[in-house]
Amino acid sequence: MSQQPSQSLPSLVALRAFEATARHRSMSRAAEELCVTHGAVSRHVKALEATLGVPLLARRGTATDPTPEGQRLAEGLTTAFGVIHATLERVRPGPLTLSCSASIMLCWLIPRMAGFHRRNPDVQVELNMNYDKVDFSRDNISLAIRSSTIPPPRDAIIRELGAEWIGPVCAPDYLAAMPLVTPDDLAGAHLLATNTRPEAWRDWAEVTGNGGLTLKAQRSFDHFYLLIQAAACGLGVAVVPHMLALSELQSGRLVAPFGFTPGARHLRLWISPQAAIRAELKALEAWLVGEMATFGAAPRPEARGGN
Amino acid sequence: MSQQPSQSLPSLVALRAFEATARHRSMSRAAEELCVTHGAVSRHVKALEATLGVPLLARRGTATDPTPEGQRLAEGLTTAFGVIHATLERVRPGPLTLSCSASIMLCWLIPRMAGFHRRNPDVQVELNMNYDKVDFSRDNISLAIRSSTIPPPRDAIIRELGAEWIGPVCAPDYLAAMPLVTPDDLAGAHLLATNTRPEAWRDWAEVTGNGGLTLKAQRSFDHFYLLIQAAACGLGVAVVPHMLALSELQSGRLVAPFGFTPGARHLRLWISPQAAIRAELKALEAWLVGEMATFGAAPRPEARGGN
DNA sequence: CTTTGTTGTGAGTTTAGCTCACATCCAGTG
DNA sequence: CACTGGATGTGAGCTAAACTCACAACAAAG
Repeated sequence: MSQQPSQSLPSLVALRAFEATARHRSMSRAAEELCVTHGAVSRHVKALEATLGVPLLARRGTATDPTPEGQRLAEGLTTAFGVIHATLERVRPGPLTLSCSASIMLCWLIPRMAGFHRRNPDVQVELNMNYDKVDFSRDNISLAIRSSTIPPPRDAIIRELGAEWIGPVCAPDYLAAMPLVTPDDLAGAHLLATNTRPEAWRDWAEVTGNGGLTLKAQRSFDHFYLLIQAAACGLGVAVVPHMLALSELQSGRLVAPFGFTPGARHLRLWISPQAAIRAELKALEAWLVGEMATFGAAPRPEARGGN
Repeated sequence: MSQQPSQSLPSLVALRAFEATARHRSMSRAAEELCVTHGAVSRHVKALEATLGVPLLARRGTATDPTPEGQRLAEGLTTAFGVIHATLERVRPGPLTLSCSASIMLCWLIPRMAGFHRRNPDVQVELNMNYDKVDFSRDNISLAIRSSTIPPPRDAIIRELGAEWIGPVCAPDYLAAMPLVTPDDLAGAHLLATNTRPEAWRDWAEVTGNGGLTLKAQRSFDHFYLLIQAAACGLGVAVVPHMLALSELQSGRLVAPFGFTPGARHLRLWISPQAAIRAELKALEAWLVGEMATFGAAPRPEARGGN
């Protein structure tokens, strides 16, 4: 409530530079702490002494000890910056939480996450394995990856990530034993699916213009990542999103005899309105969009043919 | 001693902007306090919310009240900036003190001082009327104007202000009654001097090449400003420094029948080494040097002839 | 005397922070 | 319901504070 206009108070940056200098008893080390050059600190201290009109550091030889005034000033400043620091800590919210399905997390997100952390070393991201609806005000979730088939909460900010490309995959050995040249050949194959998406084969038949075929899974698994493992082990043929099978396709553990086709589903980002202001979130969002565009829903050209 | 490197702490300027906003419950008023536009404050608050990841102000309609987090943050910041403020006050030294002779102060400095305060509204200057030696570590003096005839203290920083121009002056009426055409005419005049510089007439005779004349003051005064008043009242002719008689010459209360000549003395600034770092002192010093060059020791061309 | 570690500084560059001008939104009012 | 006044938000562009770089100065230690 007080705080008069105050003539010519020195720059806060300079005050911080001096505080660090006094604490370390060295401009060079202060500069290191503040991630600037020693020259920058030197100038700040000099400017501070000029506007204050008091020598703050006694330069005897190579030692830089604070003068009595400098000492008093430094103590006050250390206290003040400590208060600022503590206050900020209390206000700063927890890490970002990203929610997605177990399959996306295991097959797509986790293998790529290291790249994000390399580019943004100090953004913490917590992962939440969940594919239900989300209540941003109740659940502690900043960001969710969801299919367009799930209605988003009213307050969510939506960001489209593009269509999900789907296609049948199987082990190379399986394909050798059971040639799949036309979709009709699938009739004789052992068809696999997930419990979460039992209609996957029918959907694929429709989007590829084979609506006439009646393809029915003979066995199903709880998650796509199990399904993918099953297919890779030669248990049969599975329709899977391309993005989830990418690493198996690249390593040759899976092949895609009919390539991939844009499916009916789209992937979306649901963004919490509270978290939307966070700069870290923007970084994560941009990275997700970028990854999705590069290694995501749309198969890269060379993967198209079935690798 | 703690104070970790701290990732991405927000700019202190932004923190101050937010603190003022929360205190005034208005960005516009905060901007006014900080002498910036409301736009600047708006950006700072937004940036702070982004790096912190928490909404700090609840924008309902036209009212800007802090959110609970904003409130907590603002309280901490107010405390911290209060500590900084108080600490600075305790360290900040008193006003600059300028020492000079009574005559310089009354005849030259005080009439010009208003100009300095107009250009530097928030630099306080205390005046010290004294013409002795100075001990900067004992006397509380930042700056002294002294003649080159007085030896400066060892630690003083010296700044030359130029030669002192001297010349005989008297009232116009006096000159009419007692024409002074050549220096020889002074023999019949009533010669005045100061106690502090009894040899003024001899000095003037020497520097004007009239060393042969023996001019002796018949009456003397304690200070130049008394001497100048005496001459203006028609009591006789006085040798005075041009800078001290400027306003009387301009107003026509005094005339200088022989003009002015550079005397043997120079004026100097003695600068306290402790105060030398003060930015305010540099402003005062520059102003003094400038004034001295413009209206100072060297007479301006049109005043040369004796006005 | 050389080496090493420190701070000071002139010159030039980068960028945070600012202004300006206009957009937007809301409340109150005729 | 348009209109006016007072607040904040924002794109574009500018300025000055802050920074870097490279070199100088200087003290301490070998």
